[in-house]
Amino acid sequence: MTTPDRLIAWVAADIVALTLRGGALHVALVKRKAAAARGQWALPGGFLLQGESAEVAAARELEEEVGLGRAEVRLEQLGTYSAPKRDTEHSRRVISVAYLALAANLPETVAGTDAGEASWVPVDKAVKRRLAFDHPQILRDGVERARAKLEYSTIATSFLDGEFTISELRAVYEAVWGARLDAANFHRKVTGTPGFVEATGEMRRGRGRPAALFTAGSAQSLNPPLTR
Amino acid sequence: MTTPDRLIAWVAADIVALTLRGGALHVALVKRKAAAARGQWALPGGFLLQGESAEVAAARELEEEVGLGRAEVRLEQLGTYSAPKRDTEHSRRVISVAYLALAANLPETVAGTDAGEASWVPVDKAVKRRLAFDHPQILRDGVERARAKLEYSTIATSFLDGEFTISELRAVYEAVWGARLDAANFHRKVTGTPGFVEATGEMRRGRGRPAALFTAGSAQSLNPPLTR
DNA sequence: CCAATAGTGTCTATCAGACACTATGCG
DNA sequence: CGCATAGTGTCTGATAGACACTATTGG
Repeated sequence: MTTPDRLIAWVAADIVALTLRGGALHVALVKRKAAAARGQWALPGGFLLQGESAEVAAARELEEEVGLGRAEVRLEQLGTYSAPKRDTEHSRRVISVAYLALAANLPETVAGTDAGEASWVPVDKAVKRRLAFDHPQILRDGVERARAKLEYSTIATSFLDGEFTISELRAVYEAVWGARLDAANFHRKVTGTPGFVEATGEMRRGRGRPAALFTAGSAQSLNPPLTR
Repeated sequence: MTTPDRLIAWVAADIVALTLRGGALHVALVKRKAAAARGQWALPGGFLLQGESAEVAAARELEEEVGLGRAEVRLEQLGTYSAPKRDTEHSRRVISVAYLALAANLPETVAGTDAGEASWVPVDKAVKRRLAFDHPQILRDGVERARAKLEYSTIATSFLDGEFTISELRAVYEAVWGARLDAANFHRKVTGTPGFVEATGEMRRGRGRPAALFTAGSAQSLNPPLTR
């Protein structure tokens, strides 16, 4: 006794995957190979399969289209986009569960199976580019979420791989926020917050005085927060 | 050329509707009348219809099942629950887009059309009650979101109708957080934050010194935040 | 007057931000 | 040495929290 006007939908998982490259925030975009919106740039993503949750589907698509494995990335649900006209390219309504993925700058993008082409695009260029469906909105929401979360969580360390210096962590904040931070106060704040970073005892040498190396600590939230 | 193993799903909108009654945080629960999980207590909600977005469906269900109109409530997306086994009562997979709804203590619950029975239940009792599907999880997430948002947003005013005193606003914080706040410091903080509340010039008389009345201001976020 | 509630004054410990200064490497 | 980068010291203004105190009503 199914109500006849109940919606039957396909469910997609789309990902705003962010990383830092050369001091600038980049987002992964793919050139669509599927029939719908073919040839347009879009966020990586795809349909949930039988037996998959949205998060599992997001992780699978990220691996297939961008070459990012589950361990290399922090996935967090961003929101669900369900406007009736958000996708007019398919024969059925499609609702999309969007995820935010933060990755360290390890991998080059991979020309995956589903997507014709994948590449990291600077965020300020990507927001001006024409993207398929409602992906411009999802991208803006994802970047804004990342900016907000840097304030009161330790996710900034997700942009860094293994050991890092306080300067590198500060560069993450400066790139995501688009603002300069005072190096001295940032150093004190970060090292003075228990669980944010853990000193390894190692040093990294370069130009200038060697910098102490740290790894991500166990704390998840920042109290008090860092201010933009 | 549809991929055969692509998921086809029903989409539900479920609502964690919170209000304050007698100084305690309450959530709206309904006794299910539909075949699936019939007779169990659950969050209000229901399936998206053709042409509806999740938010529109949430607003409709809230009106039908709880008697809360769109203007009386603040709706905010909470998250989407898509685990394959979250709902084993239906013949198709169901994913649920959950919403948080904050309402002033105006209406009694309405025994609506879909739900057999609806009532406001104290949150601390509701979290211990057996609820259908994964609604215990959704309820916990909703309450935690409300608690967190009081800190850095002005949504506390959504629990109050029209004009209110600073004491009433403080009572909202104390009920949601389950903690006492210093009346003097709270007063200064709230009235000193531009856009949080606007004085009306009116007074409310009761036992003790009359209290100035305020309405909700235009500010959305609190900077700096109130701390729990 | 007393009880009750609203609202202000004031002190202190803490902290963010500014910025001068010291430390330690490289070429 | 001189430059670059890392990291510390120190001052100041703002603020959260504690709590004493004043203000204004009803009974």
